[in-house]
Amino acid sequence: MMDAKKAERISKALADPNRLLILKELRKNQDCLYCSDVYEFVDLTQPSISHHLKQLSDAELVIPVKEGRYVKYKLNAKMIDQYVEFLQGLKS
Amino acid sequence: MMDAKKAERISKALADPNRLLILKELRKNQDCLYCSDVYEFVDLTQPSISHHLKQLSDAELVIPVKEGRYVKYKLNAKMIDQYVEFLQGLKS
DNA sequence: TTGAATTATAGAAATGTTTCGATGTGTTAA
DNA sequence: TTAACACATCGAAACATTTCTATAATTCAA
Repeated sequence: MMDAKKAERISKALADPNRLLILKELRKNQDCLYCSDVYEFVDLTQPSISHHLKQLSDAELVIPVKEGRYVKYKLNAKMIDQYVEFLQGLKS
Repeated sequence: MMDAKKAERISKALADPNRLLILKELRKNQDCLYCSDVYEFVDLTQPSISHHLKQLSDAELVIPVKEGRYVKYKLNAKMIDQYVEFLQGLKS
């Protein structure tokens, strides 16, 4: 069972419009995005996008896979499931 | 279906250790807490607790019910369900 | 091996959140 | 009606997050 500290971390990662947008586009793209793709739908500079992807990675909502000079980000559906389980646990 | 703006608001509300603690205790107390009860397990001043309860209310995760000079806070399980639905939608 | 491309990091400014003390508002009890 | 109680709001300080520019690190292509 996920502890509160972890749930807090995930909640924080989800608490930003750009990061929610990234997750949404990830889904569209077969749960798989290159950092450079994000540039197309998020109107931020490269370092800012890098920052947001790091938040998502640190929360383990996405998993970065290095591919040469690219990084492919994969959605971690298991972590969403665990978070959902935590939320269900808030109910009686 | 919940929109991203609403999901962001809820994520923010959940992104704090004291608020997660309040929700956890709410569950213990049959989904029902008085503001003054929170005082016992959250080590903050009264205005801070009031602030956190407001974040939870604004996100509609809890529903405040005025009872004389007390306010009873009830968990809004429906909103958790809607949020969970949104999260499931992030998966393919 | 050099140059261009992709991503990450450092540092700083702008913005947002949390927390507090002080005070206001409404309610009950004496 | 007055005093005490429960909660909310205000304004400011402390802290955290977001965003940028500049620059570094790594990799591929010529």
